[in-house]
Amino acid sequence: MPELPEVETFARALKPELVGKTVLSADLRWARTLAIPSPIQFKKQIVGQRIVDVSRRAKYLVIRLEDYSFLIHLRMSGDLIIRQGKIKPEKHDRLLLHLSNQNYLAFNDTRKFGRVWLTDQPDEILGKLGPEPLEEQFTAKWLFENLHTRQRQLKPLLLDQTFLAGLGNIYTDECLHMAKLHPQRASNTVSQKQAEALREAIRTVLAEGIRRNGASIDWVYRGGDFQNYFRVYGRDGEPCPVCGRTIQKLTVGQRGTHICPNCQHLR
DNA sequence: AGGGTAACCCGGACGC
DNA sequence: TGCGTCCGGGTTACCC
Repeated sequence: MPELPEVETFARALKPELVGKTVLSADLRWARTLAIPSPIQFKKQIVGQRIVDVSRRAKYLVIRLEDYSFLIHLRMSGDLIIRQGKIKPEKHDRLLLHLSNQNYLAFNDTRKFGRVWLTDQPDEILGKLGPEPLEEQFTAKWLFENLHTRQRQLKPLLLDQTFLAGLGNIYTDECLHMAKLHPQRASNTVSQKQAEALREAIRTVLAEGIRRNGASIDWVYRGGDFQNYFRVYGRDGEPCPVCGRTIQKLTVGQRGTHICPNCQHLR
């Protein structure tokens, strides 16, 4: 479930814990399900490397080492935890990095969907991504023009990380509701004004998510409280916070989708 | 090109 | 209580 705001929260919290520390050892579990060609080579490369920076690109956590970039994608159930003292693997731990300050970073992932990469060519992975919605290049003009270069349903297009990077199922529903656009609206029929509203909604919702340290759903991500401020996601059967009509749940592109049928009508 | 489907995985919810 | 079934989350592969 980590989307852009949750990964941003991880990056901000982990940066002071990791920067300047050296990786002393690496313990891999279920390595087959990571994106690592060879555990032996991975260890050889990462051990001895000093952590230079921690940042986020889309939903990837980017840990920059002296000679490599270590990328982590948490997918749905991934979690990153700093633990202290001797390494004690817990259930669902998949990767443990022992650090030079005696702490260790644990990548815990119940559903084993998460992936990590260790590469000196991070652009091979990150280069395919669309723009960052919170950066300046994501303008209403860019959005309007690019919505019109294709004809796709809005929601699947917004979820396409090569189009725009960072939105997942939850934030997309929130954004479309705020912009009063139906998730199945054809992208090339969106007006200039609507593109402006959508751009504002995306930035507003993501910024609010970050301000609240992300949304904690189920047991998979803890720390944020944005889930208490959802407008439509998970609220089917409840009244729309804008107009009071009952929120409906439908399926769009095989994804559970929440809309207000009054605020977001098709056509 | 865009859409639909399946696969990956497993804890929790739900039905009986 | 126990067991079986379904769901969901992000992404990719594959097919029509």
